[in-house]
Amino acid sequence: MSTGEYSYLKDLNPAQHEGVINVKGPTMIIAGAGSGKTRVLTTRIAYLMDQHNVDPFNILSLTFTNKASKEMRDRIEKLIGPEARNIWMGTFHAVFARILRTEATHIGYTTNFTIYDTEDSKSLIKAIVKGLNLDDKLYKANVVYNRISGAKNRLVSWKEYNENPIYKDDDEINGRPEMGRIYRIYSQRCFKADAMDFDDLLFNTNVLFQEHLAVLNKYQQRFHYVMIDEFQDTNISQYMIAKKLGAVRQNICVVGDDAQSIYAFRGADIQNILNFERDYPDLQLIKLEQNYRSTKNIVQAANSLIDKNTAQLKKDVWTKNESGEPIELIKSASDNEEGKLVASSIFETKMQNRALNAHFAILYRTNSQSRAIEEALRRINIQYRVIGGVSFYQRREIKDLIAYIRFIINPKDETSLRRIINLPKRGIGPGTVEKLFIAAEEQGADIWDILCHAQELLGGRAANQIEEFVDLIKNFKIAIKNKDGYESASIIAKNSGLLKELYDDKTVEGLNRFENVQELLNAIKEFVDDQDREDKSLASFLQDVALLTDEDRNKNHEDTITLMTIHMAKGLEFPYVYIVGIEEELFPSQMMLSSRADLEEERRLFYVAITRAEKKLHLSYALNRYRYGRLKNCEPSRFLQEIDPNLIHVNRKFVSETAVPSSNPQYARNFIKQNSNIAARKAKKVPDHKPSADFKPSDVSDLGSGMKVEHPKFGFGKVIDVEINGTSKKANIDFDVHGQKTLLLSFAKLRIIQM
DNA sequence: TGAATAGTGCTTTTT
DNA sequence: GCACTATTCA
Repeated sequence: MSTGEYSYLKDLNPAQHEGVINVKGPTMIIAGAGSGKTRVLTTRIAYLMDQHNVDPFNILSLTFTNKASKEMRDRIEKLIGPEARNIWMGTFHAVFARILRTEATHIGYTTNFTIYDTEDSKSLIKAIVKGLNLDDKLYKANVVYNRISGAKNRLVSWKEYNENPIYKDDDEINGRPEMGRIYRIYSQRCFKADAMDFDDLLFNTNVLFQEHLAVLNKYQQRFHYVMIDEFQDTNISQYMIAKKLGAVRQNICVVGDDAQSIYAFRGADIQNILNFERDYPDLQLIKLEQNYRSTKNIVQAANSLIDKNTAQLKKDVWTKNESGEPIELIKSASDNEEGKLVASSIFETKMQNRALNAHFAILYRTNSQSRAIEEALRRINIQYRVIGGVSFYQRREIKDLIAYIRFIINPKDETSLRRIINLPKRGIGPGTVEKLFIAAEEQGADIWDILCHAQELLGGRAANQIEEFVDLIKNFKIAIKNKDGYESASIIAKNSGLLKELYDDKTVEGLNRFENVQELLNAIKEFVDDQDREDKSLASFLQDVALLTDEDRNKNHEDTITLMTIHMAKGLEFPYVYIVGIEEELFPSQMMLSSRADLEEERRLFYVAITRAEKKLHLSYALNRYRYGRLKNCEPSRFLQEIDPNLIHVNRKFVSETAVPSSNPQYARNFIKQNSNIAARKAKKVPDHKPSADFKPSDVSDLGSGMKVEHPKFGFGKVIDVEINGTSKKANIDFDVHGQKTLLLSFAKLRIIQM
């Protein structure tokens, strides 16, 4: 499949060329933002196969996100054709989950082990904390989870954790002396449930390679070349795996940018870059410093900012691109006004440059910031989409059905059982469930065996309900054995009662949920119909689904602008970028102000945001913003002052005229209105209205704004507007005493007093 | 036991 | 401001 003249090498600059052709031995490529990193990696792999005749099965390429791995695979496929599909390419988690599947029995798991996502892990932790009678305010699932996760990412097992006084002391100082115990029980319960959480996938791979050298050797022989993308985001656990795999041939190539390390909170360790230099003193170090993405102004702005960080590798990012327009600063009085100003600036930019919506991105620090922006965009009719939030596979109804399937396949799976045993409601309360788990504990039996013998343990109606549940599950097991994945999943959805419950729920959300379940069933059908797939069982579907979080499901290619957090934007680029909410305590986040390391991570995050922009960058902050439902004063972020001021232009047109709060009547009016709303809500003790003697609900099908109405509980009020959403009709009514309410007209009893 | 309501706490980011 | 939890009531 030789291309003869290696045409794909021609357009590389010297540093990129080096990165591609130096395929032997340890290599570290430090790649500045927009320097063609992915291009080097994909070309390198193509080159390996094309010029060195390396079998794709011998190449391991590890990425951080599903999206990155998909993009890389597509690009390699474009270079060298369908052979690219045989490369071992994927996220750390996906690749090693796959390996663990085949090797699980070595470390005491079955090949059908369940993968717990964060939510599953946290609900197990909650159950444990409750079972130990500990204060769940102190041992919050989040805190405990992060602690355990942090330990696993540093390869500290629960045993070591409990033996090493460092951890115990630390936990005691923090007032959580039982942490080690929780870690132990959590690990044991996961093991007993034949389940691994995300961190276990890496931790257990380390255990596997550590304790079973024959297995390690097998994979060392398999992977002749190991490549790691976004190396700055790897944690110690991940690095150790890669190091072990590459130990024999040492053809290990890592690509990263220390300036874009933004996942330290998750255990990523920039230290790995230094470790790599220490572990491979004879490494080739290649720096990609030419930026092809952005204008000079943007590159310089980013450089001037990141320069303020002390912990960084020396690097000089430059570009041949034109200077471009200055960076534009937008100030607003409030978050709502910020939305308006950003929206109208986008409108104007679109007009001036004949740009598409798809050329724009609005980036923010936290998801909650999207709301004000969305409202403003909707008002001037700009199509947008919000990336992030709850992904499809995290939705309640989806997880419910998946929990059924999981438990049918893995009857040890405690967390899934807890989720479904009383879903839909079948009269098995938490008391009964606890009894069963205690019985399992006492008898040392599996929970499934306990369920099967519920009569002997409980008697009475609870036992009958459980028996019914057990029969249900048994029938599902038979279905799975005899029918294909799609058919059995449909049977489960139907006979469990999940579908019926959603079908009976006629609200908009209920309808949505029903459709989501149908969509899941469709996905299973697609999976089953896939010609290329060998294993079409539901078990195999579950394995795929567990690590699917990315929205590969973005099928609509409509022309929309994109709203997302900066974290989600990493690796992407847009001609026009708006970074909003650049205020102290929001960006940098107030939680990151306590240490230099944290603050520097925030600065890197800002660096990532700036370097997403190709043509023009807009920065925005507001002087007041709703936080926790209250209006709060904000100060512009310190990061704004850290950018070279010569590059920034404050556009007079878009500087809010109301930027000085006290001097502006409109602002004051808004402020008072907003605060009085809060006050109204605070003053809870408003007595309920006594309906007029002749109160009789009117026909509200013609209800419209401006009408005066009476509500039996809320009293008199005026209709602000009526909103029709599918089949449901909602009215916004401002009541004299009770303030503003949104009522569903199908339920609300309203008497129309005045049209 | 279940549904409705009041109360609380939280928002950083994701495989 | 919202989502989740605890409490109350039926």
